[in-house]
Amino acid sequence: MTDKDTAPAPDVGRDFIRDIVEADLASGKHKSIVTRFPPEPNGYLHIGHAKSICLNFGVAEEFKGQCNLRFDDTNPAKEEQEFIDSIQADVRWLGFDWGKNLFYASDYFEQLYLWAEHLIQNGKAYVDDSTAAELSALRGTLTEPGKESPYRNRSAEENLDLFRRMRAGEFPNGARVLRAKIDMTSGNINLRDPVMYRILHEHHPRTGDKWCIYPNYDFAHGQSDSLEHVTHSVCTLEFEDHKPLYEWFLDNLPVPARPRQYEFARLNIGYTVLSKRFLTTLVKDNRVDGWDDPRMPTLAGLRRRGVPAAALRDFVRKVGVARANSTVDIQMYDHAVREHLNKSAPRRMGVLRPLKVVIENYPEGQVEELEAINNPDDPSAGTRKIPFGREIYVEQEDFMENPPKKFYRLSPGTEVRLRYAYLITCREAVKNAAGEVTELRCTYDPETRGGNAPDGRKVKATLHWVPAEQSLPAEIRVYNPLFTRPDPGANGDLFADINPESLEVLKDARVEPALADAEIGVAVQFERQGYFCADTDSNPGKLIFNRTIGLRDSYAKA
RNA sequence: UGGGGAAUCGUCUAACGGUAGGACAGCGGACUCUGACUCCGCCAGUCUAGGUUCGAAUCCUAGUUCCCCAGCCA
Repeated sequence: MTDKDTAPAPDVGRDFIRDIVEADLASGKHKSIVTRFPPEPNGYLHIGHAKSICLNFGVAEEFKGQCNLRFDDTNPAKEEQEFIDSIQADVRWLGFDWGKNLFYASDYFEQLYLWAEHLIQNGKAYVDDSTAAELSALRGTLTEPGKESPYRNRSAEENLDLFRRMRAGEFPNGARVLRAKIDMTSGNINLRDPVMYRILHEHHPRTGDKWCIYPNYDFAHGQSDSLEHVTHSVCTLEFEDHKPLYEWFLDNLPVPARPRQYEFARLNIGYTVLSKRFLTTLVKDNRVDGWDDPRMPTLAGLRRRGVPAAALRDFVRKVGVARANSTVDIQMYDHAVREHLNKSAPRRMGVLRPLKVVIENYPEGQVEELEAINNPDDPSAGTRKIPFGREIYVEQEDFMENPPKKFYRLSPGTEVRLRYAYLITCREAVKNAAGEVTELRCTYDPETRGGNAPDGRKVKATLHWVPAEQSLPAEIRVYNPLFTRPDPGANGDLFADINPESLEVLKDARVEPALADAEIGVAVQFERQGYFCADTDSNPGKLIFNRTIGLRDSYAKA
C-alpha cells in the first residue's frame, strides 16, 4: 500500500491519533489498521460518543481499515437489550457501518475465563474472600500504599478450586473476587491487585443465566481488543491510568495480538452535561420525557429535534481531537447545525404567537394564491402557493404600539411587507378591556402583489404571516438549554442548575397549509424564526413541531 | 505528602528549531422580499522565570495552575 492509498483526504482534520496511525502504516508496523467503538449498553449514546464514533470509524475509513462495534457488556446489573438496540440505531443514523464486525465482550467470556485460570496456575491471580469494605481498607489511599490481603498467598490449587466453585455458583454475590497479584505498593492504584472477576447472580441480555461470575472492564477490554486484532484502541483520558494494567494482562497471557491504547480528551460542551450517569437519572426521575426527549444531548434526542447527522459529524470534526481537557462553546455546535440546515431546509411560514390582522380594504371573501420560493439558495427546490385573504396572522412581537427607534416592523402608521404578498400599512390597534392588543386593522396596496411596489418605494421590514382561515393550528415546542449556567454542577449541585424553562410549549401557533404533511424529524425553516421539524408525537389531527434551533437574531441581541 | 496527564486569541484547534494560522464568538461595514444567509474588515494568544540557539510555542532547568485515579462501574 502506498501513501496515496492510505493518506486521508487533505481537507479532513488532522490530529495526533491520525498522525500515529499514518506513521504506523508508513513504518510497516501495521499493514492495515483495526479500531473499535466499545460502548457499554447501559444507556443511550450522546454527542460525546459521537466524537468517539467519528474518530474510530472515521480513522478506519480514511486509512482503509476496519472499525468494529463491540459492546462492552460485562456488567449485566446495568445493561439492557434496549440499549444494545438503540446504540446500533444511533451509530447507523450517524452515518457509520460496522459491516459484519459486530461483537460483544460476552462473546469472549469462555476465553477470558480460561485466561483467568491461566493466571491462577501461574501464581498471578488469587481468590480473595475479603468483603468490599475490607478490600477498600487494604487498598490504601492515594498517598499511602496498600496492604496485602491475608488470602494473597493461597496455593494455585486452592485458588483454582475456589474460582471454579465461584463459576459453579456456590457462593453468593460479593462473597469472593478473583484478583490479579501485582503490587499492593504501586503508586498506580489500578495495579494494587485489581479485581478481575466478581460474583454477580444476574441475568445477562446475551448469555442469559450461563454465568454468575463476570469479568470487569480491565480484565475484558484489552483481551477483547487483542482477540479482534484491534491495532489502535482509542479511549478517553481517564483510562490512561489503566494502561499499565491493560498491558500487564496482555504481557501475562498468551494473547493472539498486541493492541496499543491511545487516549484523547472527551468532549465537553457549555450548558450541557455529557454524563451517562446523570442522563440516566434525568430519565429515571422523569425530569425529561425519556432518552429521546429533544432537550437531551443524546443522539436520539437530537435526531428527534431535527438535527441532521451530517451537522453532528461536522461539529465533531471542527472541534478536533487532542489530549487537553476542554469545553467547547455551545455556539460552535449551534453554528454547525445552522450551517447544515440553512443549506438543506425548505422555507415555510409559521406564526408562533399569532396576532390577527384585518386588511380593511381587501375584498371580503376573496382568496388568492401567492407564490412562495421554497429555498432562495436552491432554485431546484421550486415554489409553492400560499392562500391569502382579508384576515391573516402575524407574529405578536412584530407589532409595537410605541416602538423604539430601530424597530422596523409594524406600529401605527408604518408600512411593511408581508413576505411574498403585499405591502400593508397599520391603521389601528384594537385592544381588549385589559388594554392588550388583540387585533390590527391595516390596509394593503393592491399594486404591490408579490411584495414589490411599482413606484419603487422601499420598506425596512418583511414579515412572515399565515392566512387566518387556511392556516393550520399547531403546537410548537421551543427548547432552551437544559442548564442555566455554562458550567453546570460547578457549585456542587447539578440538579440545582437545571433550567426550569428548558421547554416552552406554544399551543396556539398557526402554520401554512404546506406544513400539513411535514415529514417527522426533518427540519424546515420557518422564515425569520428558525428551524422546526414535526415531532414523533405529531399527526395530521394534531400538528406538533419541535424547534431544532432558532435563527441568529441580531435585533434581539441589540 | 503517591501515581498519571495537560497548559497557544474569550472558546476550540494548528505549528513537529525558521513569518504563531484557522474555526466559533465578539465588534464594525456591505448586501438583502428572512434584522437570516452571504461578503468585507477589525479585535485577540504561546502559564511563569531562567537557560541553550543566529533563531524557541517547540529543546533544557525550576516553578505555577488545572484535570484524572482510592467501584466487586465502564
